[in-house]
Amino acid sequence: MRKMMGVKTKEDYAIGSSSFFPCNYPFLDFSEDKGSLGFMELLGVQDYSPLLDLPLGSDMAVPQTSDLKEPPQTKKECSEVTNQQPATPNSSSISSASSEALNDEQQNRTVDQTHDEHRKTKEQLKSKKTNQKRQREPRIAFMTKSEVDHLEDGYRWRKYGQKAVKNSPFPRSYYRCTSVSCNVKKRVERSFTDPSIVVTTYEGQHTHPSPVIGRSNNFGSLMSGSGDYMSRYYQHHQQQIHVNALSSSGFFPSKNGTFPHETVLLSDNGRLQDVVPSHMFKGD
DNA sequence: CGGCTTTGACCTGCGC
DNA sequence: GCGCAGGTCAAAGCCG
Repeated sequence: MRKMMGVKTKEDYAIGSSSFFPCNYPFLDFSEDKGSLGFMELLGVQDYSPLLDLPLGSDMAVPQTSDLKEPPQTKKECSEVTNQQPATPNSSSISSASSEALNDEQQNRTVDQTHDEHRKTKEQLKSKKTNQKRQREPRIAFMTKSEVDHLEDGYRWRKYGQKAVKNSPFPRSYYRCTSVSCNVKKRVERSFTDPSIVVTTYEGQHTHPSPVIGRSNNFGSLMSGSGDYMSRYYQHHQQQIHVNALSSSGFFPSKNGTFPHETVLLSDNGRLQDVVPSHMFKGD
């Protein structure tokens, strides 16, 4: 059944170096330019080009040809990015006090009441979220030329949703890290202008080591904090990355180690279509 | 049987 | 206020 619906099997998800195509895009190639800067810098944890201070909306599905267009809502989410404190997933966004009390009460209720309470609990949680202005985690997007949607990155993910994206025939999938205390999420979607490109957007920071990759290599050992998943990604796709636009925008330092091949790294709140070279979407 | 995916419903934010 | 789109929840079902 699932297979009929185009659902990928585990084999499909297997990382596949073989799944990657040769790069046909005129990206810049940093592979020869090995500097000391790592992914941490790329994360923009320090500072980065204002070009990338864009809300990462939904976006990449919307064809846009404007070059370096000034975004309308530049500053709204900017603070989230520049925040040096990478949003800690387990930050007390949801207090357990009231819900515990509710659970206590629920034990003495009828099914209907319980159902009602359940709804109330839900609402309480939502209202708390609302009160917190729904802070978003810093986000980082990878663009990878790949046939598989869900690229292996060393962590285990559970899919919790899928939505059709406006202006795109490809749905967007939502994944959450399966680790209990880890609130890292990621979204996976395909570029509708170039279906061979998968855009993976990470949100948050892993609070645990990768269950798949036990050891970190030289590069990975340099990584920590918000760059962790990137290092994992790198470890898995230890190939060449080609980056365009980003470097010219100042986001990517001009000297870097090698990157996962064919992966364009986008800063969290960067709007994809503004960052990704337009020729990329034209699929020529 | 546990873990995972699917999928419809629901909620929230935002623009008009 | 309304409608739309994105994001999340959770029940149901599938699979190893």
